[in-house]
Amino acid sequence: MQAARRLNYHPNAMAQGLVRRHTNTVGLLFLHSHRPVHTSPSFVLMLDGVLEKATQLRQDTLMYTSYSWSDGRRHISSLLDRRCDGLILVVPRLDNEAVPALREHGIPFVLLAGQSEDPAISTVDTDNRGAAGALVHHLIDLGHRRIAFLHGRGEENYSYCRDRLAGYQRAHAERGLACDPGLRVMVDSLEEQVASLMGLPASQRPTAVFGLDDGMALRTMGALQRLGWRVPEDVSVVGYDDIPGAATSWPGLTTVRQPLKQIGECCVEVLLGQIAKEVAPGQKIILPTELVVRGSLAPPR
Amino acid sequence: MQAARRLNYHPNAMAQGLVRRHTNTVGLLFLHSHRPVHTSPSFVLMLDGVLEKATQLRQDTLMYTSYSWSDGRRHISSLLDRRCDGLILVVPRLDNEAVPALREHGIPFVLLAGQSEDPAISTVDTDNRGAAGALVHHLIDLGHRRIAFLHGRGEENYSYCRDRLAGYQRAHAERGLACDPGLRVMVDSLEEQVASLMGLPASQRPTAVFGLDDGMALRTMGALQRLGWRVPEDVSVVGYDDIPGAATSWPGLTTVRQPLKQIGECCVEVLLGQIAKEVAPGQKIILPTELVVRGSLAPPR
DNA sequence: CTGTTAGCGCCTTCAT
DNA sequence: ATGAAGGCGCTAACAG
Repeated sequence: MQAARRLNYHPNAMAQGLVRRHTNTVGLLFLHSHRPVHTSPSFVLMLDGVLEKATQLRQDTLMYTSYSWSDGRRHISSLLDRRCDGLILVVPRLDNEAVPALREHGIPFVLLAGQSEDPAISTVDTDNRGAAGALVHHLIDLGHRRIAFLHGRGEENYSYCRDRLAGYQRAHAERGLACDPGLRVMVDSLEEQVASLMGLPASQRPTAVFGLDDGMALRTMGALQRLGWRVPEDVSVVGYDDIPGAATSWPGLTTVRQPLKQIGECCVEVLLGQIAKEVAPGQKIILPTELVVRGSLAPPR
Repeated sequence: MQAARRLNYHPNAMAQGLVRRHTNTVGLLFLHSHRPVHTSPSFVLMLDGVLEKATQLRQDTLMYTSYSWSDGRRHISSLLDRRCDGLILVVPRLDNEAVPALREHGIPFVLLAGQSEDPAISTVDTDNRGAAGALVHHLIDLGHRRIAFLHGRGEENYSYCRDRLAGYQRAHAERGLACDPGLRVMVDSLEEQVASLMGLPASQRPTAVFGLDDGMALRTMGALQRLGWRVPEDVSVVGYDDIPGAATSWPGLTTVRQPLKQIGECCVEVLLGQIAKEVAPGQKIILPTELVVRGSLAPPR
């Protein structure tokens, strides 16, 4: 030991990993199609949870991204090179091709903020459908009848979008309200599309906007204000996530709080449990949400 | 090859790394003391640049964090285990202990948004001092004479804080203005400290606030608005970074745009150059900034 | 308790 | 062209 210190010796992790057959490393996999998921503000909080918990448990974190990887095979292949003991799939697309490959090879993995029908696949998520439904019920209780739903292009390939939209639609159905398809907007150019929504005759114009996530909601609020509409007097705005910017915007954004950091922490715990074979794969963990009411919400005029 | 495909064979990266003596992996090192750097909104954009460029160049990314690692030695040791060919130190503290260790072991590294006196250490950064100085000159030109400077506790250990503060002070000196030390605030409890700043008699009260970064500036703007002050009529607010929230806030935040993504990309390029011994260590790269004027700025009343 | 050795999976060299 | 073998740095099993 003294000699090791004197010679400034540090063991080589490659050689250790080779013989020990595990690496104490957790892989983080981003399967974004168009817009990098890790660019969203909620992502940092989930990452924070992952890193904190991983560090606590003496695990390193290897990041894989599928950025512009035209060759899907090469991409998948690198997941199977045994450099990490297991993988966390961060907000995976519904149609991602990593899941079948990982299953086939028996590599432990967990979906972070993703869903799967397969009972053998572990997921850590919130009840997007239920929480979005409760939020819309709250809007309806306040008197809103025309509620726009805004999401980005491509987001329909993710379970969080599918499920929140389903909750929005179900809430309408449960109250016997029709869901005007003209109020569901896939956003390309926010400024223009907001202008055109608000340019509708008063009888068709939305009195509230539900942004798929807080980023969308905050951008929408900004666009409305630049167009001269007041929030919440003229139109209410709500989102989902409760990112830090939701509390500091003016007015504050009404939203559904997700325990983002805890989602990340929980993923690491579940994954390490699977790696250690302490828990069986197929955990379906649903973390609680909370409605956070702030100034962006008021009854319609 | 056919057999390999048929048997679903994938090479083991550990064994490859062992014999090839390199791993095609770039390490990302977070040396935060108190507040995780990777929790800041500007970080995601730098990370985005790192990941995009790394993926482009067929590199994986390994994240090391120093979260609550009481045992500094173990922490440093894991940097030297040859799992990555080189390291990017993300917004390192001025007094971090990784730099000497890496130097001694001859492991290539680059400081991302950090500075070092040592001519042999590569850095990628903006001219924080110059840009902050130019911003403050602009405020003075508009007529502001009492400009508060707000930063978080602990941030004085980072070069970005030291340099922006130096620019703020130098701009005052260059215009023959005194720099009221009472207007430099280390923020513990923003709401209270903003209230107490604005509670000063009108002759001492700031007419503008410079937040060390956009996060601080936006939070300050929110606090001011909640206290009933109007931005920019009663007080102007400016920041640094130009994170996405700076454009969508109401009013828009005046700020210094940093090419955050490009900083990340550039770091990867410099680091890989050093690893390949194509460029010598000691690159001091300064990327350009740009003053972005938005609604949060007006002449004092 | 200390010392030796086989082999983790792969690549490179050298021999056929 | 194909094949055999040595060794990358380490650990674990076993021998002394």
